[in-house]
Formats: sequence, structure tokens, C-alpha cells
Amino acid sequence: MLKKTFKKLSQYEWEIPKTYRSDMRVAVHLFASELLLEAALDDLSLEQAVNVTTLPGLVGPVVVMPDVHQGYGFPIGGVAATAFPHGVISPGGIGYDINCGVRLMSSSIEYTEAQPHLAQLAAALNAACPSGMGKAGPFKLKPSELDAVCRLGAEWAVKQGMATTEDLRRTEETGCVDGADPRWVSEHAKTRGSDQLGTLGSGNHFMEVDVVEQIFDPDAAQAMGLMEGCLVLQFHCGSRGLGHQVCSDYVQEFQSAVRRYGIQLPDRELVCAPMDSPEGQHYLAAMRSAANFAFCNRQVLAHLAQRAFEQVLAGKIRRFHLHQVYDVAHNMGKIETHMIEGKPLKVCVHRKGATRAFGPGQAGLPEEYQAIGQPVLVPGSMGTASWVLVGTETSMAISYGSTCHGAGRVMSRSKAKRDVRGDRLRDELEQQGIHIQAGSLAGLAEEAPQAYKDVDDVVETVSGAGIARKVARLRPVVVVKG
DNA sequence: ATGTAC
Repeated sequence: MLKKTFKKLSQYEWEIPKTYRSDMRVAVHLFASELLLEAALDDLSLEQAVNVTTLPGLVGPVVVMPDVHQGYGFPIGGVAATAFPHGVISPGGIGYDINCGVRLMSSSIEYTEAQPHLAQLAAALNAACPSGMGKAGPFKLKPSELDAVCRLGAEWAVKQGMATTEDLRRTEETGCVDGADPRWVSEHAKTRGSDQLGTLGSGNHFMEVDVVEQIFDPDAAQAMGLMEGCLVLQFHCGSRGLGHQVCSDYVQEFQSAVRRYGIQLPDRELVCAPMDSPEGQHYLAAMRSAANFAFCNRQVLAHLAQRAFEQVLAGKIRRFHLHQVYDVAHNMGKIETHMIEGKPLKVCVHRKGATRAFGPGQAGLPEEYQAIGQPVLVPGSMGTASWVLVGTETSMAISYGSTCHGAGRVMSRSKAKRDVRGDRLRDELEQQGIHIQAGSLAGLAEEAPQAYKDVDDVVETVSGAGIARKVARLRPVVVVKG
């Protein structure tokens, strides 16, 4: 797409007007600096955003985040809100990794004190948290147990002694989205998920120990238990093969639904169905089941990681307890109420590679975050910084309570694999004092920092546009990847 | 993202 297509609204906001193409129902609103706009022009992500504007039932502009890149049908880094219940829901607007998300845990362990033990900690985390493609975890769930995970989400882990009620309170949707019904999850998806609870996966999924490097908002940092110079644990993963199969199943099933409901689409990958149709209802029930599987997966991983910390640091470090800061979803369709043209309206917010970023005072936020807004967790690319932000009143007003989710890819996986030597990259990161545990050197190369945008630029944009506020910057010291 | 093509 050409830069002249965009109308500049402010330093960090650009618009593709509705007049750009005759089938657009709404405009595209992109958050980007000049530099990030130019990066976004290099792939098909903005054409995809224009395609999304043709979906029936949109209530306002399709919003695009600065970490945008091309995805299946919808761009990764896109947000679209459709009227509930007559508007459509589209699996491609949520993504193959349903409820892919990030969890952050704080500690009072000082980096300087823990530094001699970090290599051992990296190995212990790698041993405790299975990672890699198709990797099985510590449990083989019977069908009735898997159904319970899909219905209960992270609460299932409380019953198993792997979670506390505080963990749930500090999880988006308290770790369980309503309306999940595993009867609409295929047997195939259930089979794939049955041994994957408590696993990290591959690709850009990771587990990381970071040091809190700089605090920008002391009040918010204090509410979250973040202290400069102390270690935190964060990880990024989702619903594994189960969610992937749910998305595949419904993308296929929706092909005929599109014809049945007479929906015109510029791209088959945008397949969708009205939320109040049987197809839409079944997908919602299955997608929510996969979302709960992912919440439970992150809860189990948190438990396994905590045990690894105890195993390595007990007796060496005075206090090693990890406290949940928050757990966010960045691939999800949620029914929420937003102010649309001055009136509250129930909508389905499709967030694909976009983080919910509720501002202060929103229902559903735990008491300690009511005044500061929802914690937003933005991991950078491997070996680079990550950010903790909070949602704002502006994000509620102009981005359906959403903000960015990461650095955003700029180089294809195949090109990164050609250009980057995994062994050299590992050595470079080790030289920077980052302990790496990598299941696959080819996988490591695909995630090289040069394959991603600069997360600091992305955060500068969302912060400058006002759709999130900076709380803390984190620096990695241990990275575990599949 | 993903038993990376039934």
C-alpha cells in the first residue's frame, strides 16, 4: 500500500478513509510513528485491514496497532468491533492460537544476588516446562478432565493445588471466560490438547526471566509489586494444538455459512458467521473453551516455573516467592460494552495480536488495579526489552480498550532462517549476559531480534497516542524457547 | 501459531 493512501491525523495516528475502496463500511485507524507506518507498508497487513472493514455489523473503525504484520485474513495487530448479536464473528479475527497471551510474575529476588544461579535456573525452567512443536506435558487428561479444563479455565488448577485465588483475581476474566461449551470442540481438537496442558509450544512462545530495569510510574509499579533491580518471570503461550484445531475446524465450517447467509467477502480467509446464528454460537462456545484451556495452560506453567525457582534458589536466596502481576489475552473475541457514538453498545471485540487495555475504574479489574488501569504486558523480541504498561481512558475511547501486543515481525520466518545462524545468535545473546535454553537453533534464528521491529518504538507510539501508559521496562537475563 | 500438506 502507498503512504499517500493515509491521512495523517496526528504524530501517531493515520487514517485510511472509507472512500479508499467502494466496499469499505468503515475507515481504518492506524496507530504508528512515521517509521512504523513505513514498516507496515511493506507487507499485505494494511490491505488486510481494508478487507476487514467490509465485514457486516462493524460499529466503528478497524483499529491497527504499530506492531502490525500480515496474518491469516486479518492482520496481526488488528482490532475490529462488531455489533452483538447480529454482527459477525470471524475466526481469522481471533487467530489460530486462541487466547495466546502473556503472564507476568513479580519477585523480590535481587538480580545481583541471583546472578550466580541464573544458568542453573535457565536449565531448571527448561526441564520443568516442556517446549517445542507437538511436545507433550506432564498430564494426560481423560476426556472428562479436559472438558473440565475447557469449562473452568485457570480455576481447574486451583482444584489441583496449582493456583491460588489471588492468581485468578489477577488474570483477565479471572482465568475463565463465560459461555465455554466443550461439546462444540471436536474430538480431534480434544485429542490434540489432551497431553498439552503445561506446555510452552514453539515459534515466538517463550519463558523468560527479566530484571526490572527502569520504572516510569512508581504508583502503578508498586501496585504490581515491581521493584527496580529485582527479577520477574514472564511467559508467552496459548492454547497449543487444541486452539489451533478449533480455529481450523470453524474456518472450514464457516465457508458454507458465508454462502448460507449471503455474506460478500473480498478474501475467503475472512470467513465469518452472524453471532446469533447456530454456526456463530457454536464457534463462540468452542473458542471460549480453547481460551479457557490457554488460561489453565499458563496457570499450570506458572506453577511448574515456580517449582523450578524453588528447586534452584531455596536456601540460596532469602525470598523466592513469585506473585502474579497479571495475565493478558491477545488473541480473543470478547463481548464487551463500549461507548459508540456517545452511547454504550454491546459489541464483540476481535483482538488479534492486540492486548486488552482497560482504563482505570473498569468493571472486572481487581481492586488494586482500579485506580491505575489494567496491566498490559508487551514482550519484545528475543533478547530485547519488554514493557509493562497500563490501559487508559483514551484506549477505552479510541481503540475499544486495546493496545499493542509486542514488537511485531518485519522479516518472514523463512528469510530469518536464511539470514541468521542460530548458533551465532545464541553466542551473541550469551555474551550479552542472557542465559539461553533453545530446543532448536533453527527456531532460534526465526526469532532473531532483526526479524522484529524495535519494541521501544512500538511502545513510544502507543504511549504517544495515549492508548497505554508506561510503567516499567524489563531486560531479559534468562530465555527458554522450544 | 500449528503433529508447518489428508
